[in-house]
Amino acid sequence: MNPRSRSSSDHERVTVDIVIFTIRDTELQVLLVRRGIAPFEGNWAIPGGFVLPKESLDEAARRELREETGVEDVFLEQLYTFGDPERDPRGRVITVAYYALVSPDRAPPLAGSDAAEARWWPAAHTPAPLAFDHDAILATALERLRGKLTYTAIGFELLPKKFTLSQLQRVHEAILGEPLDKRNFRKRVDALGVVRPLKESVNSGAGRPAQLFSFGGRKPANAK
Amino acid sequence: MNPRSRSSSDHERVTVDIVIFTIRDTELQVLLVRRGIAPFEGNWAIPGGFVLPKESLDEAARRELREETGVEDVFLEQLYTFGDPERDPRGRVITVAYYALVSPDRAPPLAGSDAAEARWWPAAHTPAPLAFDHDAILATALERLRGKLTYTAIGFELLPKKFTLSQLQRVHEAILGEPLDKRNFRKRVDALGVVRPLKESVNSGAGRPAQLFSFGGRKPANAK
DNA sequence: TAAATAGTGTCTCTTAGACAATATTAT
DNA sequence: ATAATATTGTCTAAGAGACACTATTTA
Repeated sequence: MNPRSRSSSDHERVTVDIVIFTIRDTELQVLLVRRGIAPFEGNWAIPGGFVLPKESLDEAARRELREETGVEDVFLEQLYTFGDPERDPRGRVITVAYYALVSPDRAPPLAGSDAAEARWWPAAHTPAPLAFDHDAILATALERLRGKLTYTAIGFELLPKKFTLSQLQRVHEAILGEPLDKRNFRKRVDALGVVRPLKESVNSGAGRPAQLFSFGGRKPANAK
Repeated sequence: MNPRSRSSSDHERVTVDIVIFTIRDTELQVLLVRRGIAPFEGNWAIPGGFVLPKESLDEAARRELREETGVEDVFLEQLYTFGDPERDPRGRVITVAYYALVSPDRAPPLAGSDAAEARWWPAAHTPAPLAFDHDAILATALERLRGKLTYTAIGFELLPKKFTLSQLQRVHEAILGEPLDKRNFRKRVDALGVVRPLKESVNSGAGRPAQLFSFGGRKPANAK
């Protein structure tokens, strides 16, 4: 018997769930929506929805992201697929989880095109328990994001196009949850060669004005 | 409208596909099955099958692995989920890809409990093109496996319980496709602290007998 | 004793981390 | 002047990589 010809029940559903991160108040936050209906009525959940028949998983994730926040063209990456048969009490629902990074100047203060209540929560202090297995999904997303920080400078995905190195450092500190040494941080960012100094600077209140940078490396990162 | 209540068509199917690696003839090989029916009749494919209603994705992957090779309790990890709507001409099939590492003493020489023809192929030289998007899945698996080698010593998952450091090095060389320095390799494996010397040694033909090792670190790897 | 395989140490260069003083602005 | 923020370099320790000889066995 060919493995592809084995049959299965017809009751699977596939969703995408998007862990949408932003930085607000120098803190890493996630967008959650409050469920208005059972199961888990009243609990907060990671936004998501069903994959439509003619769209790829990436397209479904981008569509959901747009519907929830209105943003496009942001960092979005597949995370992991969760398929425990008990994860949704209504039936078999397999969800492909994604995570997205949205800069605060593009993230709506209170998001959600759906009528459902939606708001940003500190990623480290979400209203427990979240619906379904969403606590596990969030934990996985945080782990991945922190992992990426150690060998990339992905933080600028959470900043406006022009940013200062102090802002970038604050983003990294917010995600890692620990202070970083300023000189070492700048050395590392410089070594990665992924940000480019602009000919502008800004001063925000008191203090010496800061050099502005933008994404875009000097050299093709690690070209051999 | 609550995101979870959005509806979708009923024609999704979810499969798991398992990229099963082994080492044969000091070469990294993958198990492929030849398709006996359309689509892609005659092409080789990564083994897989539908997820059953009451099993988790991991369980489905373990079951498929057992059915194809008879082995249990081997390294198995979720890889990525592929869901392009055109990937299967028969309809919407979303596949959660896994990869497994099977030691050659446990891997059947010619595997496949299904009647389908099955055999091992050199991972670097599979009969192109594979069915569906399986070339992309295999490429993703290879990338992940190589990535892991640079910061773990996962190679022993591809060896019998007792092995020599030379064997382990040959495994790493087979996966990376390049020779490694013997002294540096042993230094690194030692530093990882994940293998333990046994009180036995073996001699294989001519040459000095080799110390046997087994998996199991001296110290809890990187305990803080 | 020749051929085959196993085992071992040093030096260098790069990278990561600890660490403090000066520069520029607003008030 | 003081407060606030930005910017910059050195030293040390650890890790990565280049590199060659000795040890033990079989035939």
